[in-house]
Amino acid sequence: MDYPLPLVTVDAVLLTLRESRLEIALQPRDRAPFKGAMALPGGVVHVDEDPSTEASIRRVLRDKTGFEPRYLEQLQVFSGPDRDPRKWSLSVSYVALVPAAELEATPQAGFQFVNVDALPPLAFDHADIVAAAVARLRGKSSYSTLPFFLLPERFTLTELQHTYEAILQTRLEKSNFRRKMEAWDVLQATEDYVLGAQRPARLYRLKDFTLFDRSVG
Amino acid sequence: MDYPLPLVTVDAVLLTLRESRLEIALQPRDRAPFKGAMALPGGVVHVDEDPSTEASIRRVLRDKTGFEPRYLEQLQVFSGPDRDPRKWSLSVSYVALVPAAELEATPQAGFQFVNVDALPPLAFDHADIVAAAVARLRGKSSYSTLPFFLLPERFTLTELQHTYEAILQTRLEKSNFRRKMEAWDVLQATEDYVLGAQRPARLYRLKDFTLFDRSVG
DNA sequence: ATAATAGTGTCTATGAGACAGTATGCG
DNA sequence: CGCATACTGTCTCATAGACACTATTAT
Repeated sequence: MDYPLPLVTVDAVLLTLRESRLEIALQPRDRAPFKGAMALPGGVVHVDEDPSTEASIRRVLRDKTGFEPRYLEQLQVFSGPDRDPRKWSLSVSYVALVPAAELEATPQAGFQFVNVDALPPLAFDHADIVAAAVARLRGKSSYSTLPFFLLPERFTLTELQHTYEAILQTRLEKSNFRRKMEAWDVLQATEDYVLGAQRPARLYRLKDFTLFDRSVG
Repeated sequence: MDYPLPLVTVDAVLLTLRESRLEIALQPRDRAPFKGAMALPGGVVHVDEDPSTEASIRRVLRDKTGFEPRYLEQLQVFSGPDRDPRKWSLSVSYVALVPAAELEATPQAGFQFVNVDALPPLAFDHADIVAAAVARLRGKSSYSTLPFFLLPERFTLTELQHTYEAILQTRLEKSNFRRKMEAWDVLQATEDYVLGAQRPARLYRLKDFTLFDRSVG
């Protein structure tokens, strides 16, 4: 009646946007299996200290990268006898979104960011996890405020539009985009402007700091 | 470096629609903890025979209820030190949809179906799991063919509309509903009709047998 | 003034909701 | 025939896309 227990790990697809390209954090593995191959940041659940698997992935990200993602969502469980050659294993995967500016201000011990469209071979089934995470982000972005979490806290409407365009891989029309944001009622105007080469652009922030999901409302 | 492993279980929220009410399958627990309390059908992952947690939940449903759900979707992981009083545990939860007619043709050993709006106290954190499953079903139904899987393989358009109405908890307008299904292009007309009290209604089936998800297309 | 980017106004096509109408069976 | 249910046609309004326009800065 007692069965051997699976190995339980957590893995994060840590996404950011740099120069209009989606990139993920990868780390070379320093031990077998898949020693030397690139892998997602992840680790084993510590049952003596983690109150949940979400706490586990937050601990792993904190220890390995030094910060807390502003957006973190459970993605999906990947499991089976063969994904880890040592034993039957189960990975609870997460999607984390981080503004590029925040990443560059943080020491990244051994991490590197790679374009999701040009991934090297990955350890375990991490390529499947990345594919699922990117599909989730792209699928949800057209009707939610997910892309906001790839921007700094304050941003211009043009920056926001470029972020949506990069994720959705399409061109959007400026005035229609602004009208849509107006209808969603998710923007909070600040009193500050970005002084640039031309007319200054107003800075906005996400109202209420919450995720707006049009499929629910 | 080695940590004790969590207990890994799978649980299913098996949903059906009877008399326009959403109901779930519950089973009284025959052992501690929560002996006597109602609980979701579930069990422990068998690493020696299950190729994945999805296979685990299919095995559990087959053994405990005798059939295979036409629709099965991974819901979410629930985890923590306190949800099972014995030890740190992790449950991979699933949503399963089954037509009521199919259920009634199957011997249900010890199961009973309960209206989701009038649940008894449930074991573990199963009330949370049910709430998440119902929210997922309701959220996805307005833009997908999920409700089709609560109907028999062949159905009339009126039956389909009533199913959507029951899940979405709203009244829909007949001709608009039909126009929407026409636009989705998910219906395959059969040559058969239901002879009833009045004008016979044509029977349809779901085209291609696949899930149509408007948020992706 | 000119270039460049920020921001607005408006026409039109498409799709959703409301509602009235027609079709076909039963008694 | 009349009634009940299946099914269709059409009007209107809200929303999304295309596109032209104005506003404000730097040089």
